[in-house]
This record gives sequence, structure tokens and C-alpha cells, in this order.
Amino acid sequence: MINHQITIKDIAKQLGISASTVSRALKDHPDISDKTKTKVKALAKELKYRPNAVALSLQSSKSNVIGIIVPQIVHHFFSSVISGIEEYATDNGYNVIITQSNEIVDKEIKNCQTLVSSRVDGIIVSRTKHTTDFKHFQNIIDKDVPMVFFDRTCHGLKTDRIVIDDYRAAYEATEYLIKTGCKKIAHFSGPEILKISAKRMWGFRDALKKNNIPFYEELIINADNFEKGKEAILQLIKENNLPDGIFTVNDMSAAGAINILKSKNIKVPENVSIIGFTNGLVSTITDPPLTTVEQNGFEMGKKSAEILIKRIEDENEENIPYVNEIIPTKLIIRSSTKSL
Amino acid sequence: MINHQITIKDIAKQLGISASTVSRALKDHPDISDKTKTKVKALAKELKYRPNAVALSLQSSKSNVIGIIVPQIVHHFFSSVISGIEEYATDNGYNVIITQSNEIVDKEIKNCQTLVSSRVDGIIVSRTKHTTDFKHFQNIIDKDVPMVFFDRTCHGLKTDRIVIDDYRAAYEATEYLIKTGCKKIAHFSGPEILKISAKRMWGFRDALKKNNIPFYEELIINADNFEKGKEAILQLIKENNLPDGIFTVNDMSAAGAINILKSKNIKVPENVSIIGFTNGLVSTITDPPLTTVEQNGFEMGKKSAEILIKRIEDENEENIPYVNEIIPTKLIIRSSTKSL
DNA sequence: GTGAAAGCGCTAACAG
DNA sequence: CTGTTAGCGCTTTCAC
Repeated sequence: MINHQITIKDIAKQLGISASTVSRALKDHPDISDKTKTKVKALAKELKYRPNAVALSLQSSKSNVIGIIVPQIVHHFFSSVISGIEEYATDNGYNVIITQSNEIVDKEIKNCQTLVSSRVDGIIVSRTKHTTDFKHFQNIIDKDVPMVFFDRTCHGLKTDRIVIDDYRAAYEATEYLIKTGCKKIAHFSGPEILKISAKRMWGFRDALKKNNIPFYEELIINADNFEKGKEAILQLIKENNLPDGIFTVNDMSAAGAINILKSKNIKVPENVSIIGFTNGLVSTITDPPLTTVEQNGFEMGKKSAEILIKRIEDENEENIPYVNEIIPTKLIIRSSTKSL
Repeated sequence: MINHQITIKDIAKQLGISASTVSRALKDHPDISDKTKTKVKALAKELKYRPNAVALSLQSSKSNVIGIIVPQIVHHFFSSVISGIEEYATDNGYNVIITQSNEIVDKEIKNCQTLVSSRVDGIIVSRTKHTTDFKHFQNIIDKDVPMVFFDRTCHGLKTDRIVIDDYRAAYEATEYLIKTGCKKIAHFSGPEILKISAKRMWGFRDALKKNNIPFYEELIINADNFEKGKEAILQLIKENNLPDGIFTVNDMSAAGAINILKSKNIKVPENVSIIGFTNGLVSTITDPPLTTVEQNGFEMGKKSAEILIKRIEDENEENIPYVNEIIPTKLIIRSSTKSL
């Protein structure tokens, strides 16, 4: 079993010409005669020759590979982003290596090291919830490997950043609740260490303030998944403190809330309006379907890849200032809120 | 800007020794004196040296990379599988390159080519719904690159296969409907070209037959997503032909069905019992939560990676017969079915 | 105990 | 128009 991937040499030998001629013929170098080109190409096709990308990488010090580090692949938002990255990258001649940190900082560090070892041309990251020390990212930057952060970014690093305007999206969602008549509004929040959670919270608070709606500390409850969303509502019911509007940090939390409300015969949106965040699969499944903020992971992925590749391919990298791209969000209005 | 990833040569030069000595020192070769080892390792650490995986690949003709081809990354089942692959691969020193076909055969073919070009050590695939010609896969096998198919496999190729027992899972799900008292049972099916859809359908039919429940052709409706699930129910209602039990080819279809039933005030499970397939996120979100078949994508991914890596690393590959591994499924009983 | 040389597959500068 | 040579970073004989 001569597991012999066909090389340029094999073609050269069979044709009795040199390897460099084959190489040139294959890439339509003007010096080569049409006759040789045809011969070479025909044989290459017949033998199903595929260039060895590894050899190309080594000799050009360019791998045409982009590395990704995300907390969890199984998560609608992240897999949308990955999908967007993959699509843009493939269309532009790059492959994509994927790694996940599982929200564990040590794994994130390891991922950085393997990606550097693999000599990826650039890295796209959304960090773990617990990453506070950015040394492992700085090491990469020091090696002149460009990085793009999305969604969960890191402050003080020389990288591009792709985010949504969490503050504004939250502000607008909250304002929509107000406009549709809600007077007592709660927020189911995420961990405050995450900038995005904090920003959504502040957008919420400011919208209340600007519209002269009272803000109650007890109506801010940490609840960023289905179970916690359920518990949060149960707690509010028990405290006899049910609001008439809720803005949640993500769709799952909203889905949990809706679930319990219905089981208690509390009508959505007649008694309680709800707005989620993400526009994932669940938002069409809940009953009523969920009004939510479209986060557009796919676009975010495409944009991340676009900016990263631009930076990889730009000669005078130092010239372009680092961008802080804001992907537009959109309030998707369904039936968990009253109409205007 | 001397974008100079540190190499073994840099270390050698700074220490006034040869590259080969550095190489050996770094891997604790017994010939090297402890003094040199310590010196070399210290400097390597200081300079943050990371071995160039590309050079290693070239010289060993082994990339330690696994390629994946899936129809869609954004799909709970596939992203679970990817996650399982990534985890097992990373733990065993492999990286993972990911590509998606978007259910387009031409893209699948391109993906095969780029993965071969990248000289991945093996490939894990779930093919598109429309792949009928397997030539592009055969080409890979001809190059002695091992492949593993999961879920959507290809017949007649020398590869390992990881599947669930769709027939049996469907059979058991259907039987559960029967045991809990359903007498007139429908099936919302997927495209019959897909083996998995066909198998689920046959499991369904055989369960009816074995239990002497009548089978009606009109109660088999093609409906493999949320919208189609809704439409299917509407159609049945219009035809005044509502069953008292439904087994659907996936969770989304079931979710659509539940959605319409509730809006028509038809009680689930009192009037109609429903069982889905996948156990994705949605199955906990529907109201009532969905009884469904746990497909265990994560396990499937891990197993795929395990088998692939075993085959990559085995010297006498020819000896191991190709496996047809069956990942166990489990009926997850929630509240969309009556109790026994 | 260490160095020199060759080679993995490919390209590009240099020769003819 | 085509061939020869060197080198990308690393490992691995073969010398000494």
C-alpha cells in the first residue's frame, strides 16, 4: 500500500520534465509553452493531483487558515457566528480551525497555543465569561498574529472588535415595552462581569429613567437561562410583585418566563409583556411567539472574517486603525408584546 | 516589523549551538547533556517558542488535523456532533477543520478537495440530502485518507459509520404511543431519499403492524420543520381526520403541531399525543414539553472522532473491519404523551 | 554529546 | 521556454 499522495514530482517524472516546469505550468506561468501546459494539466487531472497546502504554507509562511475560539459550539448564537465565518472564509480561500473553551480559561489558553503552533494567519475569539487576564491574547498579538474579538471583547488589546450595540438594543426594547403601555417593568439579567450583560442592563435602566418609569431594584433578577427564567417568575409571583413588562437578557430566560406565566393562567401579553434577546430558534416556538432582539450572529461572523482577512492581507497593517464595528440589531416584533 | 515567529534556529544561534541539538534538547533526547537541555528549554520558554506544526506536518506527512463536512453548522444536532468531535480530537492531539456544504452537492465536492489539499489525516462527514453520486468520497478513500460517516451515511463505501438505530428508535416511540392508548396514529416524515427518514418511517409502520393498529396512507405527511408541522395539522383538521397520536421525524415538526393544536384548543396529550425526535433545545420549550427521542449528537461526535483517530493511528489499517457503530438512543418522556 | 547534511513538497531566483 | 538550486522549519541518519 503505497499511500502516495500525488506530488508535483510524480507528474514531472512521468512526463520527463522538471518539477519547476510542472509547478509553473499548473499556474499558467506565461513562460511555459502551451503544449507543456496542456500535457501537465491533463496528467494532473488524471492523477487527481491536489497541491499540498502544507508545503505551500511552509514555504510562504502563510497557512490560509483562520482559527476560532468560542466558549461553546453548541449554542445557537455561536454556531451562527461560526457559520458566517466559515462562509466568508471559504469564499475567500481560507480554511477554518475551530476550538472551544467550554468557558474554561485554561482551555482558552491551550487553544491559543495550539492555534499559534498551527500557524494560523489570524484568530477570531469570543472569550470565556471568566477571562480577566488577557496575557495569552497579548502573546498572540506580540507575534503579530491579527485577532478579532466578537461579542465578548477584551479591553486594552490592539485588536478589532465586532459587537452589537447592546446598550442601544436594550434601550430600544425597553422603550418599546413602555410605548405599548407597560408601567412596571422588570429585567432578567445576565452575569455583570460580562460587558454585554452590563450594557443591556444599563440600556434598560436608562430607558426607564428617560421615560419617567420608576425603577425597582427588586425587579432586576439574575436569570439567563430557561430554568432561571422560570424561577424568577415564580419568585415574583410569590412576592406578589409581578410586573406588566419584562425585558430579558436572552430568549431562553424569556421562554422560561412565558412557560410559567401560562401555567399560572397569566396572559402574555395582556397581563405581562415580554421581550427577549437573540432571536434564536426558540423565539418562534414559544407561545405566543417572542418579541426579541435580532442579534444576527451570522452577519457578525461574516464581518469578523471580513475584517480579519482584510488585516491579514494588508501589507502596511499598522496603518489601519483598529475598528470597533457595530452590527445593527433589530427588534423583531411578534406576539409576546402588545401592539402600539 | 520583523514578523518573526521564533524558530529552532533562533534558539540555536543565540546559544551558539546547532539546530539539531536544540531539536533534541527540546524533546529530551537521552544523548543531550542536562546542562544544554536546561539552557535550551529556558530560552525557548523565554522567547515563547512554539513548534511550527506546519513544518512538522510536512516532514512527517501527518497533519494531526481532522476535517469535518456537515450540511449546516447552525443546527442543534450538527453542532452537538461537532462539539463532541472537537472535544475528543483536542484531547488526543488533533485539530479540527470545519466546512459546511449547505446541502449543496457542489459545495460538498469542493469541501472534499480543500480538505485533501490541507492533507487532513481523516475526514468525518454527514452528507447532503441530495448526494447520490459518491465519487468525490471515493476519490478520498482512494488516496487512503480514512473517512467516517455519521447519521447520513453512504452505501457501498469502505468507511466506518456511526449511526443511531433509527428504525428501532421509531419503533419504540410508536409503541409507546400505542401503550399509552393511542389508536389512530400519524407520522410526520422527512424526505424519503434520506435513509434515516425512511428508517424512521419503517419503524413506525412496523410498530403499528405488530400491534394491530391500522395504518392509513393519508396519515403519513411529509413535514420536517416547524412550518410544515403546522400545515400538516391544519390539513388533518380540515380533512376532519385528526389522529390521537403523532410521531414526528424531528422536534421542530412536533413543535409546529403542538402550536396549532393548542391554538385550536385541542389538548395535548389528552386529545392528541405527540412524540418528536432529536431532543434539541425546543423540546423543553414547547408547552407541554415534548416527549422525544434523544439522539445524542455529542456522543456521536465523540465516537466518530474516536473511531477515526483509531484508524488513522493504526499501522495495519487493512486489518480492522469497518465498523457500523450504533449509538444508543433513549426515549425521553415528558408531557406531550399520556402516562402509561 | 554535538554537528552537518538530507529531505518532506513546493516556489522563485538564477541560469542557460 | 525549461532546468538547477536553495530554502521555508523541523527531524533524523550519519559522522566525529
